[in-house]
Amino acid sequence: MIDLVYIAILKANRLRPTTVRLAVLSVMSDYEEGTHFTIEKISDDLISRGVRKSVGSLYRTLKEFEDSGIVIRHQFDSIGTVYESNTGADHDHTVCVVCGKIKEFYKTEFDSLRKEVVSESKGRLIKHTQTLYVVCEDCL
Amino acid sequence: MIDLVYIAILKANRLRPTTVRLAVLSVMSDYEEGTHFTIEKISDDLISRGVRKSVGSLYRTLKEFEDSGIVIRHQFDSIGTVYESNTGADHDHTVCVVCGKIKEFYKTEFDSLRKEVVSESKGRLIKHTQTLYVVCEDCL
DNA sequence: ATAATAATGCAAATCATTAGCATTTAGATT
DNA sequence: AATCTAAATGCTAATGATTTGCATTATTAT
Repeated sequence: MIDLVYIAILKANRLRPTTVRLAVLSVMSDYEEGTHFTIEKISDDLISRGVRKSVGSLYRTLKEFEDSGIVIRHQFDSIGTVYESNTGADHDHTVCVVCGKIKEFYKTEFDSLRKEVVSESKGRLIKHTQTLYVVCEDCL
Repeated sequence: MIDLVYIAILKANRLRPTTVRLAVLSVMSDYEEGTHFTIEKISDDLISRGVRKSVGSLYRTLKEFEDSGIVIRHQFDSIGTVYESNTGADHDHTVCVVCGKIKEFYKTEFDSLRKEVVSESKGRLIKHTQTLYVVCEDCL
């Protein structure tokens, strides 16, 4: 079965390989890297594959995936909650305020600046979010 | 009347000086600069002054204030929606994941980096958010 | 003072998300 | 393989935050 990879991912996170979890991983794997998706989209994509899962289970599953680090959850202004699979690569986002397109960017200099800020306040950095709301090239 | 200042602020934003708006401006003016407050706090503070306003009106008022640039609204993970009065000074936030304390910081270098990112993608920057989730000095 | 327009309070509606619980399923145990 | 236990699921109801409709009241312009 092709599911072996998904089963391994779940096992590695102490999650039983159930139909809901496998189904979610499967639709997620069809998304291009860097895709940001909603729970509604997952549900729709499952339905278009002939599989219907309760929203409750999808919420629970995505929360487990978030806790396990399989996905990352974001809250963007005027867009709401979206998820992306966690590649482990640190990055921030630009969101076009016109078309809503979400892109990722990374600049190492941001990290050093953030570390400065945190060390100046004598705290410990746990995580960060940075989002640039833009009008993208296409919408200009 | 001391309200003259508030009336002026409202007029400048084409908002009628009504009791709800004046009351909200008044409680806000008691907060220290940099204070982040919820609508519930505004409501409570009004009540402790002997004034009760409907939540509906408070939501409407804060939205108007946000649209007018009188306040800025933020959504922080695990804290939710908070407002602060808009001093016009650009800044980002640290949020302590333990005690929830919100602080502000500013480093001009972030701006140049953000401008680079946006110009590289040929877009136009509208606004940005950056939040560092930390364990603050006191909670360490 | 009065008419026209906007603001308010209240309650009901909405929206996203969570929780309770009976039923089903996965994994471990005989 | 049959059975047992704990976890997962689907369903529906509950929640919490925010918004809306509408009748009433307050502001501003005439």
